Amino acid sequence: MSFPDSKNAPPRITSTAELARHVGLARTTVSRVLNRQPGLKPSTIERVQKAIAETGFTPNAFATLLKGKGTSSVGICMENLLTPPLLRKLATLQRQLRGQGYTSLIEVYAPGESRTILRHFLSMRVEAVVFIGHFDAGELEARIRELLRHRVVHLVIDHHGIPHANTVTLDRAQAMRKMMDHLLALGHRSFGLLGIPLDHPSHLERIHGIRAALAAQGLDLQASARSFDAQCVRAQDFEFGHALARQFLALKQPPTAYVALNDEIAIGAMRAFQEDGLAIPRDVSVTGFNNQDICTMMAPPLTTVDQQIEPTIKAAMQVLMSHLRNGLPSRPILRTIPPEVIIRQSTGRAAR
Amino acid sequence: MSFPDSKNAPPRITSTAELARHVGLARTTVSRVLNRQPGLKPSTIERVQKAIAETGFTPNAFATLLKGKGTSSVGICMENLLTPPLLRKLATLQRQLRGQGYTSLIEVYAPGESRTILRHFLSMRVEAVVFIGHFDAGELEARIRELLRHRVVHLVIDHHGIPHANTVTLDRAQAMRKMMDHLLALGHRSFGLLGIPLDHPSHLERIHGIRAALAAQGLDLQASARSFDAQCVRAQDFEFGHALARQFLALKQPPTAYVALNDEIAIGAMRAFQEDGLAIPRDVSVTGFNNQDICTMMAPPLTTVDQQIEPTIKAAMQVLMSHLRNGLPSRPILRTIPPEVIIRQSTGRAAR
DNA sequence: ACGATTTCCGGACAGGTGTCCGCGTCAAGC
DNA sequence: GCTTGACGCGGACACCTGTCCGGAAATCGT
Repeated sequence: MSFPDSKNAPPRITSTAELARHVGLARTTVSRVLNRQPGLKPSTIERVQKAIAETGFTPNAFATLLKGKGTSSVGICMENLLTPPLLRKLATLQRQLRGQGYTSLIEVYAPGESRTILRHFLSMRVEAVVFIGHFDAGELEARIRELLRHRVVHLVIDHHGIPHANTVTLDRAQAMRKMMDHLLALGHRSFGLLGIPLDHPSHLERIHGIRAALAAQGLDLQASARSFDAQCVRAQDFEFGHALARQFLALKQPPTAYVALNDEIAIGAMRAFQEDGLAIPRDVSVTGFNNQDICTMMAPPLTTVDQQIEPTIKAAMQVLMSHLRNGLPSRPILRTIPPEVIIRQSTGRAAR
Repeated sequence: MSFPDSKNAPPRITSTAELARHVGLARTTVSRVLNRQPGLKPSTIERVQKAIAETGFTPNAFATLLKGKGTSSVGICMENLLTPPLLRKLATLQRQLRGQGYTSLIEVYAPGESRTILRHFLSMRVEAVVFIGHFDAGELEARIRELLRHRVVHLVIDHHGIPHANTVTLDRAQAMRKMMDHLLALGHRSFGLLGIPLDHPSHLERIHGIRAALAAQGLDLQASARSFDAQCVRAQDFEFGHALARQFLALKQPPTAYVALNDEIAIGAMRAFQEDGLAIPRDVSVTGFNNQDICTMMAPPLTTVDQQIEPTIKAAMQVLMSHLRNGLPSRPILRTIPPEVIIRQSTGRAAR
């Protein structure tokens, strides 16, 4: 009763054969008990189950899964395990997959190692592979081709624009469009972009949205929006935003509204403005992206874009389950999730 | 060359037998190539490897692991996937395990499901199980007993006080002791505890540290420290800290220094004090716990306790590797990690 | 006590891989 | 042309489980 010290601890049993020997039954009989097959005397069922409870026997999953066709597992490849929105997606996806009877294999991406990770997933015979986050485009495309060749269901969450890839992603153009509409309605006409370069391909979508909103008001992107990204190295986002804001403050006529790549950068900029004696939102407006918990913890609370994680994962599950049940689609699926602008107190009417 | 549309795509191959048929060799020969056995002509080796590259064949891990004794995998049971410090531990542990050739199986704890999770780990024949975070003590103890019985290496990170469990944990008593020494040296003599009840068993260790620091100055815990935990429900930590601080502000003589359970609560309290017109650290001092990124993003930056995650995981890996190589220890291992107080600008000399 | 029925045994196979071993084959050396 | 290697073939076994099936044994009813 009291291990681990006691000498008469129950024996370690690692196979149904050993368990059968232990209870004095045939291996097949034990197997029948484990799989709830009919035609067994209640007394023997109970005898086996008691032995299982005592010894804590667990059937070898490898032998079971070797035989059965479906492993009921999906591989999840994460960009990293530190960015809050990525983790919220992982957490809810993992929970929902479990609810559908699927086990998750989680691996973390490292540059150049995506092939190793995918081979691991394939050798574990996962039924689907999900990528969450942003990756090297060439690498990711190569992995998708591999998955297509192996007829394994796949899905990319967030990273947008991979050919042949089934994708669920936030509509970042629409997000920027809505945010800019909000700022334009408040009277702002000159904008500072924080961490969003005007020409970099990875942020093209956001720029499109910004340009569209400006164009609707007869404004030109180059004339009314400015970006200082080349000047500052991006290490810690908070310091990055802080440094970017100081660049803008050195201008003769700084913009009145600032749109940041993410919440941390926005908060770093807010700090820089406040240190300079400016009041938010009286003198300048600042917006973030992601709607992390810190947004409400700021003074003033940060206006930002919500990623709509629940709908995103819901759509992801729909795509996954549909493909797992009905087979691969003939053409790649693209589902864009409409974002939502969360207006708080960091944005207000333009000063002049 | 251009699938998935092309008709002459390479065939799907799922076993060495099929691969052998495909290249016109014997299955055993293919197997020998895969396992780098000697005595093969270089030309045939290359022929097989070319076929593997073309078809993307991956040997079935279940069959391999069914035969081989060691699975080189460890199960990691997480309290949740949302708390930043837990995730930093997971991320670094996972990276280091991979560096040692181990695969991680990650599962998320849910009350009452720990048994299911452990059975999954055991059926996957993991070589070790790691728990990260705080769990139901009774449940965790039962799981540890199960692991001991199965002679599976285990380790508990954070949760302290489980009998027979190998544990690596931050010395929370010492953390509170150091923090209180810092505040006492600044002249503070009356303290508010935020989220740390005076009598709750789960926070006993911290209270010990606080009491020890007070006793060294001839002060009594009950007389000089106060906690309002029962009055407020704890949902979001930030709002919780905010509400707790308001309780203290309603007192005739509020404390001058506040020690919070974690950073979020501390920040909520800071906000409440600042809204009330108090300056930090001129009028009140506030301290947090965890040293999350947000600490440096506050105005003023938050004095807090650093969890020393790198040393923690380093110690964890030492324990794990030692037990994996040399077998289980006769007595449970307990390694406590000395914390470090990070002094920033949210603490200063007592006003009166 | 006998037949009918329930219950269990034990052999067999499949699933994919790693490994061992005897044997056939082919080419090179003499 | 013969011997000697080098090399590949293919059968066999082990790992563990799930399942089928014929036969043996125990149990039950009468």
